[in-house]
Amino acid sequence: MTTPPRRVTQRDIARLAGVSQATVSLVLNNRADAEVRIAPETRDRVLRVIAETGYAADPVARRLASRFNRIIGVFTYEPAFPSGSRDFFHPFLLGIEEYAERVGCDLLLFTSAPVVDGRRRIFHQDNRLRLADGCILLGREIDGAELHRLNRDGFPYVAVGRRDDAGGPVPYVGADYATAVARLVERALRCGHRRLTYVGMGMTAESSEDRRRGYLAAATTAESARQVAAEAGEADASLDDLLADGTTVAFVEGFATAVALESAARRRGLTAPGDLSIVTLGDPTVPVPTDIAFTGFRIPREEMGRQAVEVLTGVIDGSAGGLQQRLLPCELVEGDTLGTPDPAVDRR
Amino acid sequence: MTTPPRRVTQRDIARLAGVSQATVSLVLNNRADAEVRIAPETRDRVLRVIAETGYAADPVARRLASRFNRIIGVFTYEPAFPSGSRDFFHPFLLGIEEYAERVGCDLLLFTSAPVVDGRRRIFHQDNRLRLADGCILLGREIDGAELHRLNRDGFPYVAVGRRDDAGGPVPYVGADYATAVARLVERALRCGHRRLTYVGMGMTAESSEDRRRGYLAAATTAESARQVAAEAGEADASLDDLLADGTTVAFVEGFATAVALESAARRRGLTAPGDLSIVTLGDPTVPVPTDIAFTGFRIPREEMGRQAVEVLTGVIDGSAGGLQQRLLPCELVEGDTLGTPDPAVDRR
DNA sequence: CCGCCGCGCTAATACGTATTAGCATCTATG
DNA sequence: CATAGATGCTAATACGTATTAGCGCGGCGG
Repeated sequence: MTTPPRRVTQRDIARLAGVSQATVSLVLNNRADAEVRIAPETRDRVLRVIAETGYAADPVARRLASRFNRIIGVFTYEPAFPSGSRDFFHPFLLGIEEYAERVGCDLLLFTSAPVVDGRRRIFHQDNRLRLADGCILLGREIDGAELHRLNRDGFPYVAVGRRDDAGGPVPYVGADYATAVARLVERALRCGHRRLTYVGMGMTAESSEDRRRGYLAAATTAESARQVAAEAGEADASLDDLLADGTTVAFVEGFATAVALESAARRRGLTAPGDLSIVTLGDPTVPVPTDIAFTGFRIPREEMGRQAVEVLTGVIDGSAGGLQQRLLPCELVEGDTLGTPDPAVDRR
Repeated sequence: MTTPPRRVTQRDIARLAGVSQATVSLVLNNRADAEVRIAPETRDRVLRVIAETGYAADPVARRLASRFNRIIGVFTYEPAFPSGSRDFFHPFLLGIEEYAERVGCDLLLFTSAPVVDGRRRIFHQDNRLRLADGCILLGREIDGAELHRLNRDGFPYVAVGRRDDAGGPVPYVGADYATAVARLVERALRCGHRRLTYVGMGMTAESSEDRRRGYLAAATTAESARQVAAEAGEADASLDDLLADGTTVAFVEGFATAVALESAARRRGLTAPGDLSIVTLGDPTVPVPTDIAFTGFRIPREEMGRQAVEVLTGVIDGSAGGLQQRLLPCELVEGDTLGTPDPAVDRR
């Protein structure tokens, strides 16, 4: 294979147009300040040569000379596409792409980040972060130490999902889980439920924290508002526990767990919401086949992606004033699994 | 916001370790050629300072000096994520991401490319292509003129899907539609079918071309092997036409058309394959709900994505010898819609 | 004692663009 | 006609890393 023709540079343009490289740069950047002036005919000549040669500025060199690149980095703590996380990341990416296209930015997926201890690391030997003007962070749990470092380095970024401070406020676009869960709890209370159980996933992520907070804040008038942890695999034991407690409504963090719980109940001839109301606290993060329309809420993932780009562009160009933290409302889903508590159980 | 602390550079490391910047670079790159030697104690000292400062090489500067930045561009002629094309692009991206991760490359999605006349353009005013070392092209129909220009510029790229020459051979990783279709035709002939119809989509893309070629090549012993064009919307008219012709097996290019055809038949009390065998020629490109298991073949999309990256890396570093064109076999899907032709119809 | 060689490192330069100080040249003004 | 100011451009430099020619030094053979 013959060695490819060397790329066309500003120097080439300059030679062809009979000007200096600096002039080409000035023309390209439309510099018309009082400081810098280019005669119209010179400008035209340069532009003509540029058009003829199909010259395009090397974005890398541009970046080195400390200019913006119009590249937005996307860092996913798990692979972005593979089937497992597909349904989790996809809506975010959809929104991100849409808004990136709107503002004329390209998206750089950091697929090269090495996986250590089961998760990708932002910072590693050959850190490529700076290729982008800024970066969007996606993932259920984001390493606080890495957020610290981003803050320390002053690198523009935004997290998708609320994050606790990490050596300073973390810019984020999250979903308002606390309010959504609280609304659902209120609704259950209005239905007459008094014995509630929060079935968590035992995670420490902020998103879990927020749901629990909303639950506790709204459940104050309940007779009982306990919390347990459960996984989809232990649905039968969980169900035993719920029934023994006299729980009439379960708020289930994991969608898969809710599905398993409902199946377990049905296997025993029980129904939701007849014998036990089940409320889900978010869309499935892994594909779970089910025909049940669960009562719960929808996470505005796509919109979160869009707004993440919006916030990031603000952080990058510094036009964003103060705090860059947004919580978007979740739309409640009516569903069929929240009903009036069974009097027999209720009066126990 | 206070101005961020200046980045740590090799010069800083050099100063702290009492060596020159060049030495730092040499240590970092583990250069131990006969040409270049570093005393072990010097190396250790430099490495210690690097560890202490948390220094990370600026990938931008690195790329400027080395000409490679380990970035693979991904150009999709339609938006990559949106729902419409979701099921079409996703498997490709999955494979691409997997292999990119393996070879330690990042993925740059060219979302900034402007849409003109309903499709994105690679080449436009502020061309960003060169940020990547090379580029993967995705899309049903790829503009031949743009391929010409890529070839002329000597920019490394690879198309997903077979492409005709464009001012030179086009590197691609495609699916062997011709063989897959031919196999299905042979199978139909073995079942006793003699009157075949190819129901195309009226497209000029290479992928359509290949299917037709395979059809014609294998259908030589048929009594009749005609071609018609149809869309999902005109299923009833198409069905009329097929029945009037005495066709016993239809090879349907568009998955959605096949679904519509089957529905139309069922509405008339006809069945597939009882009254008409239906063979599909590829997976759905848009989501179409159906319970029917159509006879046809599966396009190895994920594997195409993987191999596209593999071929591209070869093209980029020039290690790839000659022609970079691969056709991957499609797996035939047994399905339920190809059967023995109805004797009543057959003998007409 | 000289020359040579191998070792360990550095100085210089390249990569392509953006920016800035300042040099010619021309025009207007006193 | 001298001078100030405006105009149009260029030379020089910075950005941070990679590469290469070559320098100084010590040891060794002659």
